[in-house]
Amino acid sequence: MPELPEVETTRRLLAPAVEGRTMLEVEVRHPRTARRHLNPNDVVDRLTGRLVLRLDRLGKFILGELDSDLTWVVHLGMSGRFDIARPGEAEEKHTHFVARTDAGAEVRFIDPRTFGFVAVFTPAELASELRLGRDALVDLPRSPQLHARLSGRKAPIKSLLLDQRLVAGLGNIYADEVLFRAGVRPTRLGAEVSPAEVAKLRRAIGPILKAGIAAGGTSLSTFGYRSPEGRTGEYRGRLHAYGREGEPCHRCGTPIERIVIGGRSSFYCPECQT
DNA sequence: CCTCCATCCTGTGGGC
DNA sequence: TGCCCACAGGATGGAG
Repeated sequence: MPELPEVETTRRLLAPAVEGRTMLEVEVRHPRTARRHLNPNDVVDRLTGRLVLRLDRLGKFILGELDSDLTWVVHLGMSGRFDIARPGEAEEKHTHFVARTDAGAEVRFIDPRTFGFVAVFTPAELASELRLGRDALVDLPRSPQLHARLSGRKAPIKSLLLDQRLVAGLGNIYADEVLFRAGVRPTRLGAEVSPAEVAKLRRAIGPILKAGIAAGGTSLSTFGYRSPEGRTGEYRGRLHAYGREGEPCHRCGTPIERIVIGGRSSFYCPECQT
């Protein structure tokens, strides 16, 4: 569910509740939420009593720098979100992780599908567990470098954009939007994308992600993404490709088509994207 | 290393 | 109204 803009929206709203705060009474309520650890108790043991110095983001991962050598790591998966509440306030279903801070707030992680996780990693674990390319928003490689990484690749460009080792942060919605803006068809093989097209793709990424963040992310339904304030994102109304099968292309009027690539729905304009 | 595919879950919405 | 099915914003590990 959440891609870079939703994760960044979450990070920005969560930061004031945790930065400079000490984590007390940490609870992991669902074993799957701590599954990145051999021993799920590691999350509680390593986080309890720790001060969160800073909340960062790399791709779709939220990274909390602690006052130990460890890093608090959260991935929202498909359905994860945070809620900042007061102790005793009614709890949402599927609350799988709770940490009370020294400010008296309760940071709650809610994740119905349990594809998300919470971890606390050593530097070595961080390096081995998170195999990520550079961040799509703040650290995007130059296009010659991207072109070099695509050369020889036989996979469709859509799948490559989703590969977090190439560039970290794009997901199914924003990858389709980037391809639309660049005029590149999602089925094109990586090796067949010209340097000029790679440059167009690269130039599309920043503005789209920034617009997504400015809109507070994309919520596909009222049950989709919600920020820590409980708000849905407004970017859905600005989508040009994703979810618009049969609707007229905003640029040329041709109906948007839907195909499946690598098991993921992909939407594109058969006229504008070649 | 690369590519493809199944898998982990719960909830929703559409069709009948 | 209920039932069944397809589908959903992701990442990973194994097979070939």
